[in-house]
Amino acid sequence: MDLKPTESELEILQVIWKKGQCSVRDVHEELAKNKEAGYTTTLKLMQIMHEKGLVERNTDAKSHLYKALITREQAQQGALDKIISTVFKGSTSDLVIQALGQHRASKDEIDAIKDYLKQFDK
Amino acid sequence: MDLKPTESELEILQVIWKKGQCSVRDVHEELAKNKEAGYTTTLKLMQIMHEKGLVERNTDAKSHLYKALITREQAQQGALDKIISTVFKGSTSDLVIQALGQHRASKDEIDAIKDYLKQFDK
DNA sequence: TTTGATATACGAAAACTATCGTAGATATTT
DNA sequence: AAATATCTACGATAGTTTTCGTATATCAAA
Repeated sequence: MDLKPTESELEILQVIWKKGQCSVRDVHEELAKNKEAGYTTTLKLMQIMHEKGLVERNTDAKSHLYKALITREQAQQGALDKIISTVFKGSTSDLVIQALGQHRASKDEIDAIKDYLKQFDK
Repeated sequence: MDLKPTESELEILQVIWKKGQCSVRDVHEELAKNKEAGYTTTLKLMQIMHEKGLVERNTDAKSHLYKALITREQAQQGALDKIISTVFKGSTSDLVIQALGQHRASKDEIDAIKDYLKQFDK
């Protein structure tokens, strides 16, 4: 399995991850909120995603229902691996520091990260 | 300016960032260490990057010298912004925790991050 | 049952990216 | 100066991704 969704495929996966199970129309209407695109474009993309094994679908009803076969965590990991090697010289800490520096994490987020780091103390 | 390098463009930028200023041959030889590709392919890509404004070049000598017009930090930020919005639901801390969890940061890296976080204590 | 709305299937065009070959200019070596 | 090496320019091709139009099936309402 390829496991490397394209940009548009990720937009679609976003919606499926959020809603759990979606018809093409569900996805299309969600995307239409932010973007201009034809219905058949979304349909075609989802059909291709099915061919690639990124999603499965139930074709019992007229309107097919799609589920993700790749988890958000898998996609996150893939995206991280890629940018760490292409722009962060392989350094995870560079990525973390850059992320924290620019994105103005909230106090709660900082605390969550501190808690997480405690597990490395022994 | 578009400011969103493609995959191949990033590979080239890596080399330029590292060396500071490069001829096409410099870049090509560096890339050839890890990858099979023709010289004119690299040349063409760098010409396109120049058209796009990703690099500037000095054409005084026969062999042109290229410099990056986008910093590594800008590229890092762009890459982070993209994946935070497409796969991390906008949550920086999710990204940080996922990055630390899987990428087995070294003790030094962990310490660097802890130091960094101290600045948020007041 | 006819009409209209909504589905899927699918081919093909459009857009973007990457790869390469060839031509011609410029420098270097013999 | 002639031969050789190296450079840029650039068109053409190939590959991938995205977009869309049209044909056809299915369902619901008039």
